[in-house]
Amino acid sequence: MEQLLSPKQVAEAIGASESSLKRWCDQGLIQTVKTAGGHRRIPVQEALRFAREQNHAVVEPRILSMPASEDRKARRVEGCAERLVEALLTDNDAAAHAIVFDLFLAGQPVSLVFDEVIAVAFRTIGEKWDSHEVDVYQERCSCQIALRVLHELRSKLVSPERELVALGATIEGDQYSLPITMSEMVLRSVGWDARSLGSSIPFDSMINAVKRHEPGLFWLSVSFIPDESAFISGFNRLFEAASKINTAVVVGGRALTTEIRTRLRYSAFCDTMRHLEEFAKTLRRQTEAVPKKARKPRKNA
Amino acid sequence: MEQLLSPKQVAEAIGASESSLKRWCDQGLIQTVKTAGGHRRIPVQEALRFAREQNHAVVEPRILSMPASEDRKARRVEGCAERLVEALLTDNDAAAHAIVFDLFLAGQPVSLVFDEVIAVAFRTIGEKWDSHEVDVYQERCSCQIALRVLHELRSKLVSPERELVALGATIEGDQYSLPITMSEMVLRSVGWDARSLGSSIPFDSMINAVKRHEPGLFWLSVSFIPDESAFISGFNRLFEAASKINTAVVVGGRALTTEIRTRLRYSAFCDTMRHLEEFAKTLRRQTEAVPKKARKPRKNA
DNA sequence: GTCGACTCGGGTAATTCGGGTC
DNA sequence: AATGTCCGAATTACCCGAGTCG
Repeated sequence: MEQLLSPKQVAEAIGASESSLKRWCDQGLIQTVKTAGGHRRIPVQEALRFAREQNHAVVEPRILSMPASEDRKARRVEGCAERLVEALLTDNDAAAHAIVFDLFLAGQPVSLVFDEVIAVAFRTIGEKWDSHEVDVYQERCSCQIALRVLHELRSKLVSPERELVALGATIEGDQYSLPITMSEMVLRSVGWDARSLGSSIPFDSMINAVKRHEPGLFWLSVSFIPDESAFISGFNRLFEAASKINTAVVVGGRALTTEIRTRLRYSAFCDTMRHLEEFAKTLRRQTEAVPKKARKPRKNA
Repeated sequence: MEQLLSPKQVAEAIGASESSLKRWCDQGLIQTVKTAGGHRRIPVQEALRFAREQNHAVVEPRILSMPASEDRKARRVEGCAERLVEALLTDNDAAAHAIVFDLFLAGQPVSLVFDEVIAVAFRTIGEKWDSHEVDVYQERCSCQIALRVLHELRSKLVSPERELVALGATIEGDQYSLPITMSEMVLRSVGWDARSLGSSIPFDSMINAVKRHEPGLFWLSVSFIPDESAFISGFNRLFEAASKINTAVVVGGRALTTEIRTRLRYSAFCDTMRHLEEFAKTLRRQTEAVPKKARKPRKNA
């Protein structure tokens, strides 16, 4: 099945303006098919030929990695997870970038992209790992690529300048930095000045950070628990300290079973990035409604 | 995402006249692609490379989408480490970016920036950690910021398209991703298509990766050794496997004491990024001089 | 059949080309 | 030898009302 692209798509792909592309089509430099109504349609292969011949650069991998069902409004998340898995496992940096950025530029909320695409992709990779379809290094490598994509995305997001500070971390022994980074960006996308402290942080250090920065929100992403009882006691200590300065504590992560949760005290539990987003939004509204003084009763230094 | 710039934009960016730029392009000093109509287009990364190489005047504007500091006084590495420590510990993302990018734009080799600024900064932070001047979370947070800076920098380097593949990793239990990422970039800066597999990779998985990708170079960054004897035997197995397909194995890292090194077999040991750079350069020259067939005698499926 | 997003065509302003000169 | 400026011709980018797509 021959894949057809609109002039706009091709223009974007090779970094030229739409009118230039139309001109080139009319000049015969690019072969086009026409619709009944006279709109130009360009076969992918033709676009690639032209790009190679003339430009020999640019080609945003969008074209290559954008298979069927590519309508304008089809910048939907459907199918993206599978394509992302493919890109990650073949070490295709550019394609992975393109998939995520297309969704983002199409206006999809980051929480949705994370939940439905990135998380799903890594769940798939995890399964393939379990069944020995992929090697450890492929999983690690995928994480690296994803992290780079996230960082790139982060640099494109406007950094919130407010004083709505949120801090986040991962417990000691938990090295998964992807979830925490995604959380950070979700929070930033809804106006929090979220900064992740990093992974593998001891509870005592988290408590120090909370005391020093007095954030409005502290989130903990728990992908792995080395010692359950130590986790529970440590966490509750953290919650205790946070409560004293009105810091909301949010937890999430696949390691948090219902059983463990019953033994924790927290402000909110988030299964998904969307949950986190919603909670952060409401908390923010609420916080802003309260005058500043009342919010930070224990301001020191 | 390879962005294209017009000669005018580049001229403005590096403070030269438009005609000079065109001449340099025609002279081959700057790689260009051409539009169908014969207009020159310059990839940002190429513009950056040229500006750096020629140390061509002060790169005034941020047309090249570079994070720029207001007063770019820092073109030398002296004193930058201290300023970076300050920026990292105060969670000042922008300042950290600026320090590194100023040096980069001033044409300092990445290996130098890493050795003299980033490595020094983290050594300082490590000392402050030991003496309880800084908390764990501050160290972790600094790592995160630095990693973001490195990723940003990485996206500005021309991506080598050659088939000079290099792979790198960190051993199981070693979570320090900063050194491995710096190594990756040093290698990329001298023309290797270096890809780090990630941190905490078991030796068996590294061996699989080496067999599958048959890189010309494999580097191992060792910041922490959980089990010495396991490390030594694992490493030597890796070296064995790599030798069979003529893959050079390079090691480095602060955990490698002289004592341990005497029990390892490797192609090179690198104390600093500069060492790595030098070795990679010579290996590359040597590799390129040998015809391809002779280089990969055991090519399979 | 409605509707929003996209594309058409064509006109216009802004760049860029190559070359010659200072 | 290298740089910066000027020029007419060509190319590209932006804009807009009407028509098309999905």
